[in-house]
Order: sequence, then structure tokens, then C-alpha cells
Amino acid sequence: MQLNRHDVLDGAIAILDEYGLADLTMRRLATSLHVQPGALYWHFPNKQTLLGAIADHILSGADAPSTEDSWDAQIAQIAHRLRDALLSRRDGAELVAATYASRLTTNHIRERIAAVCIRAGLPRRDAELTADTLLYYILGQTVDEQARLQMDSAGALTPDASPLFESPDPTSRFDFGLKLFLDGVRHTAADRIRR
Amino acid sequence: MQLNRHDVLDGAIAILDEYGLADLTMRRLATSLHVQPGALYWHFPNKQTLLGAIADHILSGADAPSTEDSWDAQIAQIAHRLRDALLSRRDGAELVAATYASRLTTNHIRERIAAVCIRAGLPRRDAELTADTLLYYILGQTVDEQARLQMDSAGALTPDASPLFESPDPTSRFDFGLKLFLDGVRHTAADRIRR
DNA sequence: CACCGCCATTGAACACCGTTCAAGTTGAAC
DNA sequence: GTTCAACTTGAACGGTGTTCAATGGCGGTG
Repeated sequence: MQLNRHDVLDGAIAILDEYGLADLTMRRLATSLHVQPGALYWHFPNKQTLLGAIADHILSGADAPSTEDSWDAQIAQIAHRLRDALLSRRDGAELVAATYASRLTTNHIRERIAAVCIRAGLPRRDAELTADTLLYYILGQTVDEQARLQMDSAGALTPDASPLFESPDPTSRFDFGLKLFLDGVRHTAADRIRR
Repeated sequence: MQLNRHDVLDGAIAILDEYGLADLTMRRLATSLHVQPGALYWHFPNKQTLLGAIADHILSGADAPSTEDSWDAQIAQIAHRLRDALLSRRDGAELVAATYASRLTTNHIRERIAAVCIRAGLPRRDAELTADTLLYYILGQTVDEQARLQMDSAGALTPDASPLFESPDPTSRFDFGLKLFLDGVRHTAADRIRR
């Protein structure tokens, strides 16, 4: 009963969902696959690469072309798709943020966003910087949101307490920053066209 | 020759500067202080708390009141101060980003930014969300910048190669996103005043 | 001076971690 | 039935953070 790359990836994702990123260890994964730890290193050269593959899996589809018409609706759609992908699995945002920093994901969401910006009238460089800015925001915000989410579900403290100075629901929070960003891009794009 | 909290913190920062975050281990720190590892746990309950103290040290001063007049110059100044603080030490951005996520820094830069936004005319909630958005951007951008910086200084690949499709210098990159953000805030603030 | 009590450290262990590698096993193709 | 590559084992290497009973040193009190 031999494993293949796919089995290992599936097992890793199962552990991620059930126990979280901190408990996703090579030894635990090996045990769950009824195999010695060393066997995993035939399929993945190291743990980072495995995490990269998980990140790619989580992000798969998020970089598809947008179905919207206007450039701002396109960016908003892609942004929400990315956020949904990150939230779809336990510790997904943290995992992707860490992996994205080490540049071992093969996803093209950055290029997709940049392409939309170019079509909106930005020069290539500005488009790339704009995409980076948006990605930093989405990753940061979503890592934070997911951390709170899991802290609450674990601690279960203050289930509905202090709604007075409480922050709005996570999606509204996300949309606030997204709107701020889009307004900024709109201003920059308008500048470009006017000149 | 007994240690105190301050000695431990100083030793930790020295190791951080010389060897980086990955090599900042409790054992290594203990060795450099000529002490057994267990001794450290008298001064700090665990490693995370120690990292939190380092983060506070790195951020100290970044949350001081701005000396600028206009609200946007104030935000820009604080943003640059934060970035400079993060870049001032090896792996500073990564350390602070990780610590900020786990909420164990005592720095008040978020509140400072929010206060500026309130003075600019935003309601309290929007001001806080705006501050969060900016912080996510700064942390993400600076972590990335510092990672590249250290990768380059280690690998020393392409010292001046491919300037054609190369990104602009880090400070310009940072300012681009910062401007995008400020334009967005300006738009939101204008909306507020008009109504 | 002797003693107490507290702050701080030791030494050793616990329970893990990622990774390596020679040796062994499997299974399909010829 | 043999061969050969694909895969796994078993065991180790060299780390990691953390705990805790026992011990040390040292300032102040009686």
C-alpha cells in the first residue's frame, strides 16, 4: 500500500482542518498515514515545500478571471475570493501568509490583480505595486480575523458582550479596508487619465 | 552574578541582531548569558513573552505624537517611523508581525493613528478600521522588504542586474502604497464632511 | 554572628521536532 | 524468474521549548 504525493497532501490537509497548523507535524502526518516519518521525504523534499503545496491547494481557483465588468468590481470580486479561500480552512490565512512570504506558492493572483489595474489605466509598475499593496492588506486582515475567530471558538469568552465599543462584523471590516484601497486606486487612475 | 529581566532582554536583542530570529533560541540565549536554559524562565514565563518584550523595545518611540501639521503628513510620518523601527533590527518586521498577531505588544501606535484619523474628521470606528488597514499594509510590505534585503545580502545574487523590469527602491515602493492609502482616506474623509 | 527567607540558578529530565540514510521491501515490466 | 526502479523502514542525529525538585547566594533581623 504505497503512498503518492496526492495521498500525503490529502492527509496533511485533513490534519490541518482537524488540529490546526501548529499540530501539523511530519511525525503526526506520518502516523496518520501509517508510515514512518522518513517516508514522507520521498514525496516532498521538506516540510516547507509540503506547506507550499497546501497553500497552492487552498488558493486554487482564487486567481481565475473575474466575471465582473468594471475594474473596481473585478478587484473586489477577486479580493473576496481570496479572503474566502483563506477562511475556508483552519489556519488557512496564516499558512498562506507564511508561504507567500517565502515565495513558494505558484498561484498567480498577484498577476491577475495587476492585469486588472493595467486595464484600468495604470502603468505596469504601478499596477504591480497596487496588487502588492492589496495583497498585504488582505493577508494581514484575514490572518487577524481568523485568529480572533479561532480564539473565540476556543475560549468562548464574551459571546455577545460589549457590542457598544465592539468592531463590526468581519466582512464589513474587510469591506471597509477594501473600499479605502479602491478609492485610492481610483484617485491614482484618474490622475493618470487626466494627464 | 545574577541576571535581571533587563539583562535577558539585552542578550536576546544582541543574538537577534547577530544571528537572526531563527537562531534566537532559549538555549543559545542561556549560553550567551553563561546560564542554564531553565534560569531564563524565572524572568520570562515563556519564549513568546520574551519576544513580545523585544517587539515592544523595537517599537518604542514609534507611537509618539507626530510633529507635523496636516493629518496626512502626520500619518505619513508615523508610518515611516514604524517602518524605520521595523527595519532597524534584523528580522524586526517578522518578529513584530508575529507578535502583533498574538496581541502581546503594549505599543499604542494603532491608537495614535486612529486619533489622527478622528482629528481628520472620521468617526471613531472608521478611524480604528483605517488604522488597522494601514498597519496591515505596513507590516506586510516591510516584512517582505526585509526578507528580500536579507536574501540579497546572503545570496548576493544579481547586485545590479535586470533594472529593466526591476521594482523601484524599497522606500518608493513603500510610499506608493502609503499614498494609495492616504488618497483613500482623503476620499472617505471628504465624504464625511460633505454630508 | 547565626539564622531566616527569598530571589535566582542548577541539573536533569520530558516530550517533542525536522531531517538523513543505509538497508530492506515491493511491484510491475520484460 | 529476474531485474530495476519506486518506495518504505528503522534508527539515529542534533536540535527545540519547558518543567521542577534541589540547591545556592545574599540581605536583613534578631
